[in-house]
Amino acid sequence: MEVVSAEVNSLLPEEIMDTTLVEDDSIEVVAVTSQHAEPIPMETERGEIEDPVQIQNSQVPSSVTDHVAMLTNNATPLILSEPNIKMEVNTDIVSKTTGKGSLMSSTTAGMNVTLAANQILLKPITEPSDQKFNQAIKCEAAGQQLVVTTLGKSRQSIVLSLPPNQASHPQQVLSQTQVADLKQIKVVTLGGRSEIKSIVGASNALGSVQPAQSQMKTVQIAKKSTPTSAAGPVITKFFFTKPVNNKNIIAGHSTTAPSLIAGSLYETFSNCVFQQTAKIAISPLKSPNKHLTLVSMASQTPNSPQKSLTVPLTMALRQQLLTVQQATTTSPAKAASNHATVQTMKPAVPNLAVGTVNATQFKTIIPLATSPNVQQIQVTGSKFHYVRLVTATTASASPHIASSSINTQPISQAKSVVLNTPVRMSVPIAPAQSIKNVAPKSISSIAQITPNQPQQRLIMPATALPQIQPNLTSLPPGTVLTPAPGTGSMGYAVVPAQYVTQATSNLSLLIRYCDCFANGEFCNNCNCTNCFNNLEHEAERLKAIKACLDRNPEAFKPKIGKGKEGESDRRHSKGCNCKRSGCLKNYCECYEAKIMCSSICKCIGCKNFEESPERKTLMHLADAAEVRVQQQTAAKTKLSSQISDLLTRTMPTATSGGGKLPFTFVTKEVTEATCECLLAKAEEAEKTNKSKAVTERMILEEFGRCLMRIINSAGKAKGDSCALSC
DNA sequence: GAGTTTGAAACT
DNA sequence: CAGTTTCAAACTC
Repeated sequence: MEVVSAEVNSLLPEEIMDTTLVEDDSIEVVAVTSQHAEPIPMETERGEIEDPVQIQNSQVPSSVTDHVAMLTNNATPLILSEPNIKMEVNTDIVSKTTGKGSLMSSTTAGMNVTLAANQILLKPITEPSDQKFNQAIKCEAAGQQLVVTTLGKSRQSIVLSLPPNQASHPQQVLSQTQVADLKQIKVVTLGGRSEIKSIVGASNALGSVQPAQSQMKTVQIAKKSTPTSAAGPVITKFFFTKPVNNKNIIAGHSTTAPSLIAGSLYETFSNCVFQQTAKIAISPLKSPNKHLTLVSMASQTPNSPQKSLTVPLTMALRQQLLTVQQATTTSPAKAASNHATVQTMKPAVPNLAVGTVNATQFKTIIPLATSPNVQQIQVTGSKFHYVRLVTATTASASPHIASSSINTQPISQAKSVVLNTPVRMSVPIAPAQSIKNVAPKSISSIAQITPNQPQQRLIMPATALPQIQPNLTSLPPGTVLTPAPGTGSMGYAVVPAQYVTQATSNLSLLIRYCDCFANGEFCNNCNCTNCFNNLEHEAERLKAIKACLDRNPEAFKPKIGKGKEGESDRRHSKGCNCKRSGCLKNYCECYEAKIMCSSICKCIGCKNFEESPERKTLMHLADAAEVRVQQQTAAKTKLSSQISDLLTRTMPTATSGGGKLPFTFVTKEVTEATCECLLAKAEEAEKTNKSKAVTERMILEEFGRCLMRIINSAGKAKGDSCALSC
């Protein structure tokens, strides 16, 4: 399987990536049995296993209240209370078992929760397990563990739901999951938000979930096609990445564990699914009509009977499930955005033309191995290969699925990356059959197939990423790390939900207030610190742009656009929200743009309207000021021109004279004229028979007068020059 | 130029 | 949708 980077994920087609996710705050109670002797209930057995009464009649340890989720490892299944009852979440509770007991037994006793028969409540611990995992839930039973960890600040519980049919028949689960190489399950949330509230596995959900109006961001279900061996302990982790928009979470898990898993928790979770390495992505939804559909896609392998496959985690769909609705009820263009597809890499598979899918994006569908529920889609111009997963129910109703052929060719494996630690990277694919038609009736109230509903599809990048780092925070989404056989090391699975996600979010935080970025420009000579808005960080920049557009499709459009009919030609696209400035200061974007506030503005005390006297006064003042500025500018320009002209004409040597300006007037002509004056005065003295002393005095007095005239002329010229220059 | 005010955007 | 936080620009002194 090809490795795909988070950056590449961000480039997924808009029709795929642009999803509307809704979050559901309701957290339901969970209860899970750990040991089951009966095989996994299959669709054909539904009638036998769907008996909520059995759940209610399960043995309940006295130490556990009715509101405690249990996961036991003994023959007694769990205990649960009335299903579908909300619980109060105590996020500080550490849910940790102390041995072979229940997954969440005594530690959950203090919780004021009511448990459903098919759910597991995952509570974050108070203390971070390490710096990377701020929250963690550890549940150990019979040498197996379930660890739920969040990397962010989320401290809310996660609910894993088991299909009631399975919860009610733990025995069946047990018998089918007898090989217990898998020792640990970890759920790690990478997102930093607290919206991660529940995780719902939906093994049967597919066939029973109501198609939703929204899409699922990512759903990744992978299966290791090769049979598991008697390797050492295997740890599986779930990684939940939180999207920027807080609207969904994505969960995934993978494991190299053997097909069969013995034990309590794991069995309960994955009675079928964990036989295959799988990844899932789950998103909570708020809207009741939006559901999550979990789909598994897989290639059948000799040692992985299809019947063992239910949806990943066989966790029942207890909360609203996110589904992808086909475009039958929407326009084709819009329908494309509603598609959720499982992404895999299987280029060699023949292609099928896609009918109703947006032709500009989804060009072909490639039937995937072993299951008609899985189709691979090639998107023109996209680096990705997408796999559309559909339930058998919906698939049969869809011309897309009907056209797909059953191909037993296994899906190509993800690249394996061997780390320093004996952890490998893989993205196995689980058989698609595991997900079909297993929905228990008990969850039908939440997830019911609605006739005539569009086909549900899921889109997910199922590829791993190239860089695998021990630091989980730096693990790129999509990475699946599985421990090497016999090593006992933990494996990790990071759901590639990136388009959504935290890295983008962080980047967005860096540049969201940057005007350059807001204008769609690269930063240049601005004062940004740690600037990512440049070519060196183009990938991050694109992700941030994508994230911004996800939040607000109008983010990069001009704020000042054309108004409606009858309104001003220009108006603010969103309207201002001023409260104190009266919209008469540049704080107001409308005023700053020199436009009046419009009906869409939500400003308080607005004075920026046509008849506003304040605005008129301000406009007049502004106009007057502007006129003054213009006049001053014009005057300066004129004076400068005059000075230049004057100096050129009257002071040819001014450039060399500088401060000695008067002396510059002692030109040859002036000197000759002065001498003539002096000679004339001498001749006058001779004619009048003046004495020599008197003659000298008369000549000196004349020279003095000549000098005074020169000085006066020079001083006058200098004064004019200064006046001009100023 | 420092400090304050203001409102957009993001976030909860 | 409302309240809060963060930020940068506008503004004041």
